[in-house]
Amino acid sequence: MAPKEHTDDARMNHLLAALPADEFARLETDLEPVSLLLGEVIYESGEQLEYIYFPTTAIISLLYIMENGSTAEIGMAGNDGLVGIALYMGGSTTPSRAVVQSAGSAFRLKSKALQSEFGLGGVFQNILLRYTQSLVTQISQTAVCNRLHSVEQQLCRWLLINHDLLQTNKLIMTHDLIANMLGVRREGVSVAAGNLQKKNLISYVRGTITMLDRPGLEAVACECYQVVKNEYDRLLGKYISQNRQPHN
Amino acid sequence: MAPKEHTDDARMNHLLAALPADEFARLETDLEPVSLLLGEVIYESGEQLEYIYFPTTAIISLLYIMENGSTAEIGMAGNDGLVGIALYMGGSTTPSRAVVQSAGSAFRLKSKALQSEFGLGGVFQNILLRYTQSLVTQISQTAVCNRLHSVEQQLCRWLLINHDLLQTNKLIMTHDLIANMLGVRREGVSVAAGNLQKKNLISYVRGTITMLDRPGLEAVACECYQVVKNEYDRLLGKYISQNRQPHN
DNA sequence: TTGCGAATGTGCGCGAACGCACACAAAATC
DNA sequence: GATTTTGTGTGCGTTCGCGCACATTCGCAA
Repeated sequence: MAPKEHTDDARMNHLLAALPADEFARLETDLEPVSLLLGEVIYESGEQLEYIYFPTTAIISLLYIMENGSTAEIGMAGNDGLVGIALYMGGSTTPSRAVVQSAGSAFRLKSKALQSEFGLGGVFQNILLRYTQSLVTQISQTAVCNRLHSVEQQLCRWLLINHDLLQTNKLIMTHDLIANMLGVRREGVSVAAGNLQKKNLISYVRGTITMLDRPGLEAVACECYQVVKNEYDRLLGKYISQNRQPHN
Repeated sequence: MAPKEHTDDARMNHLLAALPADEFARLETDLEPVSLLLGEVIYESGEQLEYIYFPTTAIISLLYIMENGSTAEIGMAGNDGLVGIALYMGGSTTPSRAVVQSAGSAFRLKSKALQSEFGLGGVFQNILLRYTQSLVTQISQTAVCNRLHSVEQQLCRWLLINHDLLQTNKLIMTHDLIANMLGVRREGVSVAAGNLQKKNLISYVRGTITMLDRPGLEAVACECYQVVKNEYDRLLGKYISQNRQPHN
């Protein structure tokens, strides 16, 4: 097994870090570190899942793809969560696609090992279910946000979520990709991003966005960002001692 | 206890009906029949839940209420589902409000009885988790639909879902209430409904909508309706023998 | 019967986002 | 260094839904 480097520590994932020693020990040998590349498709819509993923430095996006090819993101998971709820919820798959949105590392666990530990009904089960509920909140809020808020507000929210999950404030992402995530036009993102840049909240050049003023972004964003964050903390805060630190 | 009339049969709820005899027997004495009135608030956002609800003839809507008072529905449950996932997912509450959208009956179960049966890890747990996953799909599809589809398409989808859950094709509902559900203007609903009436798909007078042409409605609706229905069937079909019959 | 309120129809003007068509510039490639 | 590709800016006209302001019309209740 690879030496336990910084990026190889499964406990960089908050959910795994929250497990009591005995439960973590049972899983540890089955946790397989993987490197995820930008754009890599982890799960295809409707495809039988084999592994559940616990990201450490990677960010994974949950996308819906419509019949006409348009896409929209329903949720995102980084080291605060996991990808593959269908494996313990019983469905084995979902109608959404999971795509790597920010390259990095994750640990994955075979379906069987997951289900056997889940079936024990310990802290692991509890955490997975609580995380699932927080994901429900995230998706719900996305639904409401899609209905009621402007592209600029949603872009802010999306940047803030990324900022929480990233180890840096530099985001490798083109306007076009963001547009696919938000389910809007590329031009719409360019205009919204331009506005944010004029306000000195972000700066960007050809595929790299730098977040400059977090409080400023929060002020422009809609309430949706905070609701989801608060609900995550309410549901999982008691397990997760290490507060998510802002970074510059 | 009240005599076991037609409307008093807990097994009119598909999830309860799917339980094996022994599991149902354990729950039966704790299942309390309740009558739900139109507009009644079952759960308030953030409020500690006491009961989980299994509707039989009632329909319950899950609503988000924004700071500025605007509302949007994220999901709906009738005799195909339940309301109160937070009770077994671990959160005890959710940021959404649950409102009775169509008056009728339901059975409710105390939090404790629910959790103790859920903890046994039998079919009950399996069904509840599978239903939760189908709800995730419903909410996800709502998110995407809000982003990408027209009010008229969404109205069709909403009417179809109601038609599936209702015992009749008459829907007691004003345009204004539907607007609150869809998160759009009342006038927008009036115009969309007017179009559907012109096409002889529905007819309506002051608070009552009659669905006339189901295939016609399905043709106007977006793909979202079918995706959710198919996913529900995939997740729970093997438990639910009694196919949901269309009615006239 | 006669109100009166609730439900619906209709018609503005407005703004946001769309689809399309480019211009331009900065990388990447040869 | 020249060419191509990729990312971003910008300017149309169009559509959709919003917010507002009414005009109706239906049904209930005084």
